[in-house]
Amino acid sequence: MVDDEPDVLDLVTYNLVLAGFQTETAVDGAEALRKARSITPDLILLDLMLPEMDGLEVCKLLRRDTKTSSIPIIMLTARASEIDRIVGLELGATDYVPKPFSPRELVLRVKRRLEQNTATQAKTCHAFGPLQVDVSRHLVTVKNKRIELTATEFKLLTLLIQRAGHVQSRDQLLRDVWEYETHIDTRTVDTHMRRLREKLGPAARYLDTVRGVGYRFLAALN
Amino acid sequence: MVDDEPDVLDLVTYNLVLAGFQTETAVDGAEALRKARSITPDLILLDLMLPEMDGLEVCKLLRRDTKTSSIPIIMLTARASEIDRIVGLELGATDYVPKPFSPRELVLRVKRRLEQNTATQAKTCHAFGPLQVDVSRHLVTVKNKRIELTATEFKLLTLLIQRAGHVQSRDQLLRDVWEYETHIDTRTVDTHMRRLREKLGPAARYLDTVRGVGYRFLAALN
DNA sequence: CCCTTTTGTCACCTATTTGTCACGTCCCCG
DNA sequence: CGGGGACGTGACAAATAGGTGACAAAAGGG
Repeated sequence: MVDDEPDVLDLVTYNLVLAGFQTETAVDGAEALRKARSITPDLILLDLMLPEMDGLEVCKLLRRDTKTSSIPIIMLTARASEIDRIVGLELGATDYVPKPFSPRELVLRVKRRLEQNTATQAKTCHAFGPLQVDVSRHLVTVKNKRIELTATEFKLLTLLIQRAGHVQSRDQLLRDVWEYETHIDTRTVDTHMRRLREKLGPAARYLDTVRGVGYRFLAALN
Repeated sequence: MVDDEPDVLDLVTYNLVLAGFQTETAVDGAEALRKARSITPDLILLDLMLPEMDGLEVCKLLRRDTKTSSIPIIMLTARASEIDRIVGLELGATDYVPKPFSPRELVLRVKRRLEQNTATQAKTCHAFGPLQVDVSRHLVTVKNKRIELTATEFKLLTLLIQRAGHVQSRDQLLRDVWEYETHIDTRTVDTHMRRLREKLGPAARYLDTVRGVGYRFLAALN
């Protein structure tokens, strides 16, 4: 978050932190550039009006450096006419928010932008022999035949795949798949593993039981 | 490519053609305007210094005509100070390249601009079997019969189509279709899906429910 | 200002999903 | 070789998600 007015800075960071985001601040362009290079944030909130070096200039410089060039930038600006100017210049800002903005709206925009980013960036397609898993399409095939999985089964499978090779204890799986519904019996995991195995058929060999510890996904079969 | 110096014209067109671009030329503003209207190119390279009518004037006129107003324009200019002038006048040039420029750099800019364009403009006309959707005309037909959709329904449909195949959670849909009105019940999405399905009739089979996750548009039916 | 259309919510219902339990089986260990 | 714990399995009841009809609030349009 880059702004020269402490009030705005406080308001925004307060709301961002409340929403669960880690936040760093800068009060002028030079500081912004320095920090951006050193910590490479996931997103930059940039006020257009800054002392000495204005937001557009900062934006341009951020885009020039390969280290910071792909970081999404959300511009904050006071007047609609300025937005037109930014848009016309296409300096690489990803989004623009006119002042005054509601903190809630800003947080939502930040959230959306970050999700879009991870959604497009993250690898969503996995293939292991006859087994193919496309996370964002929510699609699983074995030998090119579509397999219908329920939401929980799908989540369980993708989580194991994401941590392929690493054994996951039942408690870990409950935490990560079921999300803090810790009152659930650990044997529930077993049942879901069974259902997964049934549905996956021949591809079930990738699901490995480690007795006394938990389960894991075997990316490479021996 | 608009320039009054044959040497520059040749150099640039040679390099553009080499890079695989179709190229037309004009030596003055009047010719540029005429050709632009008749062939509506994907991009215009415009020299600032032209006989009689200068580049800025051409730029302004291109922007005034709806037929040419959305064509990206890259301005070529001799002096840095002139760039400031262009920026200051906000004439709608999309980019500016100072002379002298390396042909390679110019080609790269052209390439980048065209890519950005196709990326952002995207396809506005979609057809899936009996279902046809024209986003920019706000028109939906099933079996060549026009279907009347409300604004929200249309937005929902086009969003799903744009991300065809990828499952969208109710929250995502609320964010992207309803835009920041998070106080809305997620079940609202279900209701709108129902209405969409009713109206689409036979084409409703493209709208797929993924239980426990959300909805998606099936581009390819099995 | 009134009428129509659109939009968000609610309650009900059903099919599916899901958590649990009891029992069987296998493996590890002494 | 036998016991005990860990895991697989079948069945089942409870919970849940999503479809559906109805309705009132909100938005538009004349």
